[in-house]
Amino acid sequence: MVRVGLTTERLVRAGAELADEVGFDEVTVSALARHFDVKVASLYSHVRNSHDLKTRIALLALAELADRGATALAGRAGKDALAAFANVYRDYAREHPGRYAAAQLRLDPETAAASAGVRHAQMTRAILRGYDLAEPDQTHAVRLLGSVFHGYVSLEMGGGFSHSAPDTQETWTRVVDALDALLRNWPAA
Amino acid sequence: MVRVGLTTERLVRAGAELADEVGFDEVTVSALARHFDVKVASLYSHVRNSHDLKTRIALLALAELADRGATALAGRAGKDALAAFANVYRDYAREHPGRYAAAQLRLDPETAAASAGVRHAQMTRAILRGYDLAEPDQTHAVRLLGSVFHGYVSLEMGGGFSHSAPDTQETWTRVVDALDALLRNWPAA
DNA sequence: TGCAGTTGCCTAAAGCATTTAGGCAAATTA
DNA sequence: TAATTTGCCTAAATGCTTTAGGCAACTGCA
Repeated sequence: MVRVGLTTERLVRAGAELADEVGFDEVTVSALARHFDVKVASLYSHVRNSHDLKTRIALLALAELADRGATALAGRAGKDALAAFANVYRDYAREHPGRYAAAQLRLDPETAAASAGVRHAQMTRAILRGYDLAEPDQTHAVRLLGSVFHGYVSLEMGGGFSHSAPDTQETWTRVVDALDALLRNWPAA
Repeated sequence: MVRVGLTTERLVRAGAELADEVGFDEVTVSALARHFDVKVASLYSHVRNSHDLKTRIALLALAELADRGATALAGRAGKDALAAFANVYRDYAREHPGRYAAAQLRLDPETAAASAGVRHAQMTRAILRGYDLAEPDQTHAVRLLGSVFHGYVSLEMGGGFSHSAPDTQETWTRVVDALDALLRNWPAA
C-alpha cells in the first residue's frame, strides 16, 4: 500500500485548485479522492464531511484575500488605498473564481468570527481613516464599500454586465472614482 | 391511480416555496416529489432535470422582483424612486430568501437575455432619468446601483453585518441617502 | 356514449456522492 | 525490536439523479 500523504491542509489546497478549475459547486469529496487516486473513504479521516471541506476552502480563500489586501494597503492612503484594495477583490475573483465563490459561502457565526473576514472589515476601516468620517457614518461607509466590492465582483463574474459597452474595466475605475468622491463628500444625516 | 395534477408551473411554484422554507440548495427533485407524494420519476416529464428546475425557479424570482420593482417605481422619481426600488430588493430578499438566492443563479447567456433581468436594468435606467447623467456615466451608475443593491442584500442576508451597531435599517437608509447625493454630484472623468 | 390517442404517473434499474464501521499495514516512537 | 499511532483500505447503507418502458386515466371526436 503506497501512502499518498494526505493531510487536511493538502486536501483543502487541492480542493481550492479544483474549485478554480471546475467551479466550487463541483468540488466534492469523491472528486478530490479521484484527484489523489485514493478511495473516497480515506478522505473522511481528514475532513469531517463535505460541508467541512467546503468551509475550509472558504476560510483559505478569505485568508488569501486578506493577505493580498494587507499587502495592497501597505504604504497607501486615501484614494490610492481605496483603488488598490478594490482591485484586490476584483483581481482575486478573476484569478481564482472557484476560491472567490468559496469565500461567499455562508459561515455559521462562530466560524465567521474566527475567520479572516474580520481582517477585511478592519482593513476597510483603515482605508476610511483617509477620509473624514465619524461614527456612525464610518460604519455605514464600511458596509457600503463591502457591498460595492462584493456586489460588483459577483455581478461581473456572473455575467451581469456582459456584452455591453462600456467595458467593465472602465466602469470599475469610474466606480472607484465615484466612491472616493462620495467619501470625501459624505452627506450629513 | 389518483392523478395529482402536476404541471411545470405547479412544480416551479412549489419549488420556490420549498426554497424559502429550507433554502435554495435543498431544493431537489426528490424533495419536490415527496412534497407531492409522488414518485421521483414522475417529475421528469415536467422538468428536464434538476438544473432545469432550479433555472425555472430563478426565472420566477426574477420576474416577481421585476414586477415589484415596476409597482414601486410607478409615480415616483428622483430619490423617492431610488429608495423605493432599493427597498424592493431588500424586502423581497427578506420575505423570500430562497427565491432571492435562486435569482442569483448564474444563467447561461440566452436564458439571461430572455429573463426578467433585462427589465431590472431598464428600471434602474429609468431611475437615473431623475438625475443628470449622460453616457457613459449613466451605464457606470447603473452598474454601481446594481452592485450596491445586490451586494448589500447578500452581505446582510449572509450575516455579514450581524451583531453590530448601528442596525442595518439605519445603514440602509443612509446608504440610499449617500447614493442619492453621489448621483446628484457625479464626479467628472 | 364509446373509442383512440394522449398524458400522467408508475416500476425498474443504473450511476454517482455521502457517510460510517472496522481492518491491515506502514510509519513513528520507545 | 516491540508497541503504538496513523494512513489508507474494503464493505455497506443511504440518498439524489436520470433514463427506459408500461399501464391506466383522462381528452376529444364520432
